[in-house]
Amino acid sequence: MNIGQAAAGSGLSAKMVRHYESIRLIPRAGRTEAGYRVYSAKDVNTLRFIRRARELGLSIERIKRLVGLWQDRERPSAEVKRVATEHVAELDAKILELVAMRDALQELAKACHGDPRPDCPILRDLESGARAAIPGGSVTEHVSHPRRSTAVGAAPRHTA
Amino acid sequence: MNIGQAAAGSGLSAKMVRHYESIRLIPRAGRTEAGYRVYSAKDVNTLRFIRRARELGLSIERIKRLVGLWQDRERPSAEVKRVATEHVAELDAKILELVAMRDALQELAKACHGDPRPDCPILRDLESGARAAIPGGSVTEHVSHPRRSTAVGAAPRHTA
DNA sequence: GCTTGACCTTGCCATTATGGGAAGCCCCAC
DNA sequence: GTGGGGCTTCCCATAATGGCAAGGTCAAGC
Repeated sequence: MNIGQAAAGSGLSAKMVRHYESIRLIPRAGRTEAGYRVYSAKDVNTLRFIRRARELGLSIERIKRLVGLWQDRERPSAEVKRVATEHVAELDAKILELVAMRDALQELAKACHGDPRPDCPILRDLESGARAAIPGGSVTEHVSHPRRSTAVGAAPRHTA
Repeated sequence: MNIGQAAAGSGLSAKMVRHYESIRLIPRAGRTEAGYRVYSAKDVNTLRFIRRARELGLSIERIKRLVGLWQDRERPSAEVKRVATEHVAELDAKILELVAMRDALQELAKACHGDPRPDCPILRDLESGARAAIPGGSVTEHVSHPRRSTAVGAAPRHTA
C-alpha cells in the first residue's frame, strides 16, 4: 500500500510518516519505480505502535528505544520498564510545575475583582511579586475540571 | 546601563532581552553611538514583570496584553483577570493531559515485572492497546492532542 | 600608545514535533 | 487524453531559548 493508506491505517499523518522515516525512527520504506513509498501491514503495526507511544507523551528518542526493544525477542522487560519510569518521572516533574503555576495564578485571579476599576492583584504581583514555593499536596487531587483547549503557553526552560 | 546590567537586574538573559525587543514585546532600546543598547531602571522593571509572567507560564502573546494593561492606568481589572483565567484554563487542560499519560504509563509500569524476561505489559499495550480508563483514576479515554513543553517529551499537536 | 579581556553587536543554527504549502511527477477513471 | 487526487521533495513556520561565531567597543594596566 501507499503512504496514504498506511497513514490512515495507523492514525498518523502521511507527513509524519515521512518525517519518522527521515529521522530514522522507522527504516526507509521500499519504493515503486515511480518513487512511491510502499508499506506492508507489518509496517502499519509499527506505525500504530509509534502513534500510541506518542499518545502517552513519549519522546521520539524513547520511542526509538522502545521500538528496538519491542522487536527484540530477548529483551529484558526491565529495560522497557526503565524507559517508562523515566518518562513517568518527567511527567511528574512537569505536572508539578504546571500545577504550581496554575495554583498561583488561580489565587491571584480569585483575588481580582474583575470589574471596570484598574486595581488588580495580578498586576501587583507581576509588578514586584516574589514567586514562592507552593505548599505541597498531591498533584492528582488538584486536578479537577477539564477543558479541551489548546496550547499552554510553555514555561521557562531550565529543565534539561 | 547596558544590556548586561539590565539582564542581571531583571533575571533574564541578555539574549532574551534582545529577543523580546526583536519580537516587539518591549520597545526598541535607545543606543549609544557605538550601538550599545541603553536601559533605565524603569526598563528593568518591565523586564522583571515579563520574567515573572513567564514564570507563571504565560505566553508571549498574553504577556504583551498584560504589559499593555499594566501600563494603562484606566485598565479594567476584568481584562487582566480574563487573561489570567484563560491561561488557568489552558494549564488545567494541559495538566489533565499529562496526568492521564502519567497514570496510564504508571499503571503499565506497575504491571511490568521489570526482570530479565521479555514479557511486558507495556509493550503489549503499545502493540495494540486502546488507551482506556485507568483504575482509580478519573482521567480516561482518548488522550487527545497534547503539546510541547519543557522536560516532557511532548505530544501531538493540533492546536495552533 | 598598545594589548588584553570583558562586554557588546548581529546573525545563523539547533531544539521538539508537527503542519502548511509549493512545484512537479504519477496514476487511474472516464 | 485529460482531470483530479495522490505522491514526491524541499522550504517555512511554530514557541522560547541556548549556543556559537565574527567582529566592534571600552576600560584598565603596562
